Amino acid sequence: MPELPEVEVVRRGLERWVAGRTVDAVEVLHPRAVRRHPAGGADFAARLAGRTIGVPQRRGKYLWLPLEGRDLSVLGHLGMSGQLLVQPEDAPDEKHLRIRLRFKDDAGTELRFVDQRTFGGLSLHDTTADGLPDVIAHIARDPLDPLFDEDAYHRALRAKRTTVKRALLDQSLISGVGNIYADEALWRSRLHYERATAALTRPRSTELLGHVRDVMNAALAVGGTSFDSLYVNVNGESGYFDRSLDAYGREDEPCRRCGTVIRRRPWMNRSSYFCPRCQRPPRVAS
DNA sequence: AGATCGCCCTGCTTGC
DNA sequence: TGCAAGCAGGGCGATC
Repeated sequence: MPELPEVEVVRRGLERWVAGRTVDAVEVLHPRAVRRHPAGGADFAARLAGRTIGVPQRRGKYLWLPLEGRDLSVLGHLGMSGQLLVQPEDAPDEKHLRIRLRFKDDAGTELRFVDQRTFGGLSLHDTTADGLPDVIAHIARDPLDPLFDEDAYHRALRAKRTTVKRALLDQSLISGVGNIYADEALWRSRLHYERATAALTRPRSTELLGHVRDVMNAALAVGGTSFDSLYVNVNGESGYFDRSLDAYGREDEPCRRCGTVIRRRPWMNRSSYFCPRCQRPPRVAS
């Protein structure tokens, strides 16, 4: 599942292989892949053709390709299973190929959006004064953004009447954190996912944020080394970091800190993995 | 009006 | 064996 580190790896790959190239023709092979583009696939293709791509940007799990003139951007979200691949033009189509961008140069490669489950997609949006596509103005800065406002984040946590994992996944508070890195950061912080944010002391929430950054940087250090090939890949190559996970996906395996068996609990239509000894639940269940 | 919940989608795994 | 249910889950819109 692509979260911030995986999306950043894709962004770097796009910067290496796609920035500066001019779009020739665009093929939309599945309407759902452009469902966030209200005018539809034909409009998407027509407006993108002939435009030159600038330096790819990212905020949280969103990435976008600014187009020359800075007025318009191709916004992308990988969803659960999305991939952006730079492929030789003569490579056979992937089974779940949704969108193809051909370029005017003679590099011999094209950009493909491949997505089995179609939770992700591409769309065109006006770029606001701060360089952000207008439709993601509500997405908070992410923890690796130098301009992330740490004081404001801590204040927001204290003010909210919610629990800590919900707050981690709330993209309007902090972006880029998904279920995997939330569970990992909570495990590192010895915090149970149902703990109330209002009860977090400043040192505790500072520690939590530090662990969020640490686990993301660790994933980036592993995944970030593989983009220097032709393939701009996403979760397919993140198996390296899977071995480094301490909580997520480790149900019935021993906690690497204390040996207690890691548990999985249904949570918000997904799962939470935690060590019942290191991460004690709050006394009053919420 | 902020918090919560259901739905979207497909392929692999699990269980009867 | 074969089929169905479960599971993966981010984001958004409907609802309370």
